[in-house]
Amino acid sequence: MAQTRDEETLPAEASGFSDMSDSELLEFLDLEDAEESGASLSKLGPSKPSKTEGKAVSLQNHKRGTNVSSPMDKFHLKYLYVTDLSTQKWCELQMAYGKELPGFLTPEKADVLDTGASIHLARELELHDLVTVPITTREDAWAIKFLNMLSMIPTLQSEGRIREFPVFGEVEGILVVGMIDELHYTANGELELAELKTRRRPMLPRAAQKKKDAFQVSLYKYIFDSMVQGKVTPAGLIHHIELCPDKPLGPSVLRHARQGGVSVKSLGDLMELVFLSLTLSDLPVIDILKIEYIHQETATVLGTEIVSFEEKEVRREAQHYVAYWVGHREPQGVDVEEAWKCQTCDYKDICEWRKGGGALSAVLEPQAKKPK
DNA sequence: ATTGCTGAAGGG
Repeated sequence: MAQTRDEETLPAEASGFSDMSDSELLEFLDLEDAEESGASLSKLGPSKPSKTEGKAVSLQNHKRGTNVSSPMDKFHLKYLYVTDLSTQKWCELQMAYGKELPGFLTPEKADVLDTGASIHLARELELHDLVTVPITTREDAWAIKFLNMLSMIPTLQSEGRIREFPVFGEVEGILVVGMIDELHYTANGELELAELKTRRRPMLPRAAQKKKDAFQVSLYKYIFDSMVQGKVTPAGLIHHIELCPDKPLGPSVLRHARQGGVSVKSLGDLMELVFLSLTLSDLPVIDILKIEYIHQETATVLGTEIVSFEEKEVRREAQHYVAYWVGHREPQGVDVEEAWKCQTCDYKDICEWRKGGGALSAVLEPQAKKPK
């Protein structure tokens, strides 16, 4: 509805997300120690509105119909979500169908997802309130993200725990954007990422699910670490997202910045502040990756996984997945031994992988049976 | 599940 109030705390139901088409959530933390940051605004981001767009299409149209453009182009994507890559690990084709035909989920699945989302929201609200800020531009949306980060970083350092921390950075040449469930310091002073996974049934996930989840949190660490190490620069971001750093921010965004003790006039200012905050706040890289599986209905802890971060392996995998996105290879379905995933897949009836041989044909020829 | 030329994640 028309929200002319300065702040509006959302109700705790997940349905509060329903009318957010032109608004953005601001995580509203205590604002005590945010004053110091308004000092050094001298260096602005490079004001180069890059004019390089859409010219990869004309290259190979006569080839063979396929590969006219990469999936990045085809879906008009400037960046990927972390969960795009992790669901791609579950099944690349299913993920691709999901992009192409959104809203294919069965009501049962939707209900499970919805329940999970509600549980996550409830936990988020334990740590901070939500504030609705009306926005009109993509620049505004990113500004809210940055303002959230500016308030969360000091909170992590002083109180030791934050939830829903935004991350973004380059992964194998593509910008990848995500949201870390929770970051906190342990009793030993280590920075731990805690990812919560809720489950419909009170059972531990199978190995395939664990691997997908481990990849997800590994990507978070990879990106977060690169942020605190200064590898994610304002100029680089602007290049990827094609934002205008000098375009004036919306009045409601500016008002909230001021209320948070942040004095900026443009997105470029804000990005510089975030960059400084990330690199000069003594944030460590993430020491521990933890995944906790709980039962939706009873909140019983089903299991806890500690993921060991293998950078080489993560990058190798990411490279493989990105190769699909940039059009270097066709999408693949699951391997034969994982064809069980197809049983619950919303796209099993239209899946070309199954029709054309992929896993199915292999499953249907049980000839190499070993009688031992 | 919906919204979107992009809240990202939600679970199997």
